[in-house]
Amino acid sequence: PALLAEHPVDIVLLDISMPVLDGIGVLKLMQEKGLTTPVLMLTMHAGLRELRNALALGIAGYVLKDASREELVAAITTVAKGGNYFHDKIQQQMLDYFRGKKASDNIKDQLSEREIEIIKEIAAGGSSKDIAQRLFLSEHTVRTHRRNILHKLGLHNAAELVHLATEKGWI
Amino acid sequence: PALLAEHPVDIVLLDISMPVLDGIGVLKLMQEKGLTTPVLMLTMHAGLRELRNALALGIAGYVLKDASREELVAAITTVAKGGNYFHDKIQQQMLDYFRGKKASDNIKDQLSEREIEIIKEIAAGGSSKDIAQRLFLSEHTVRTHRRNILHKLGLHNAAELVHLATEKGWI
DNA sequence: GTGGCTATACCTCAGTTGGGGTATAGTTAT
DNA sequence: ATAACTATACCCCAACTGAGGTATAGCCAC
Repeated sequence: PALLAEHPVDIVLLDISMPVLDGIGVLKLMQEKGLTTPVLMLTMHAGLRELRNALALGIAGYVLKDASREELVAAITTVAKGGNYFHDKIQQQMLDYFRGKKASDNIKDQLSEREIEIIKEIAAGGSSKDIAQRLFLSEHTVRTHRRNILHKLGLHNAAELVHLATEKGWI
Repeated sequence: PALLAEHPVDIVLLDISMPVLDGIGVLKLMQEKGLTTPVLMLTMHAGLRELRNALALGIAGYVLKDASREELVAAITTVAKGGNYFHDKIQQQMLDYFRGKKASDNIKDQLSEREIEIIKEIAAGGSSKDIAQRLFLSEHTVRTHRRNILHKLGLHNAAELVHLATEKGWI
C-alpha cells in the first residue's frame, strides 16, 4: 500500500482473489490515499454486481482470468496508456444494462435453470449434502453451484441469497 | 434400537440431544418397528415446532432439562403408569394453541425484539462477527441468539430462517 | 422477593460453508 | 466447426455455523 505512494508505476494489476485484502479493498485504499494509477482488474467470473462495484470505483479495465496472453497484453498496454479495456463479455453486460434497465435489473437472467433449482433447495433449508441426494447429484456439484451462484450475484452467504431470491420472487 | 424389541421396558427416556441419532429419529425408528413403549422426551428449550413434531409422534411426556429432580421423578412414574406428563410451559403452549389458532400461528411471538433484530442482520448477509460489531455485542452473544432462534423455530440453518422470516413478513 | 424471561458472554466440537482452482462431457449458438 | 455456456465432479483450506452446555445480571410480574 504505502509502496505505491513512493514508487509511482504506470498501472496496477489487481487480482480479485488476493489473500488478506481483496481487489476491491485495495482499490478503496488507493482511492483514500488519493492515488490515481489506472487499475486493471483480473477476475474469474463476470457477475454484474461485482462489475458495477468495480466500475463505480473507476476501474480502467476488467479482464477475465481465462483471457489469452494476447488479450492480457493488449489490456495492459491500453490501460497503461490511459485507455480503458474491458473483456467482450463485460462490454456485453454493460450494453445490456444501458439497453433498457429492465433486462439487467432482472439479475435472474444471469442464473441458469439448475441454479434456480439449487436456490430453492437452499431456501428450504437443505445442506449441500441433502440437496445432492434430492437432486441425484454429487455433493461436489452442489457446492460448485452454490459457489457460482454467490459469485455471480456478488453475495457472501446463503442467508443473503435466500433474502434476495425471496424478495425478487424467484422462489 | 434392536435392543428395545428384545428387552421390553416400561418407559423410554429420550434426550433430544443424543449423539448420532436424535430423539425424534429414535422415536420414528421405534414407530416403524411397531414399539409402543411410552416415551418421555427430555429437552432444553420448548419450541412450538419441536413440540408439535413430538406430539404428532405420540409422545407421552415432555420435560425440560432444567426440571427439578422431583418433577422428573413425577414425570417418569406417571408415564410409566401409562399416563401423560407435560411441563407447565408446554401445557401453556398447548393451551395457547387451542385457544384460537391465530395466536400461535404467529410464531413470531416466540421471538424477542432482540432476536428479530438479529434475524434482520442475518438476512442482510452479515456473519456473526459482522453482526456483533454492528450491534455492539460480543460475537458469542450473537451466536447464542442465532442458536436460540433456530431452536425456537425448529429450523436448522440461516437460509431456512431467512426464508421463513421473509415469507412471514418479519423483515 | 422469588420466579421466570431476556440479554449477555464464555466454552467445545464436528460439520458445513465460502473461496480458490481444475477438468470434462454435452448443448447451444454463431 | 468452433466458441461459449452449462452441468457435472473433484481438490484444498480457512472460516463460520450449528449444537450442546453453562452462567450471570437485569427486569418485570405476581
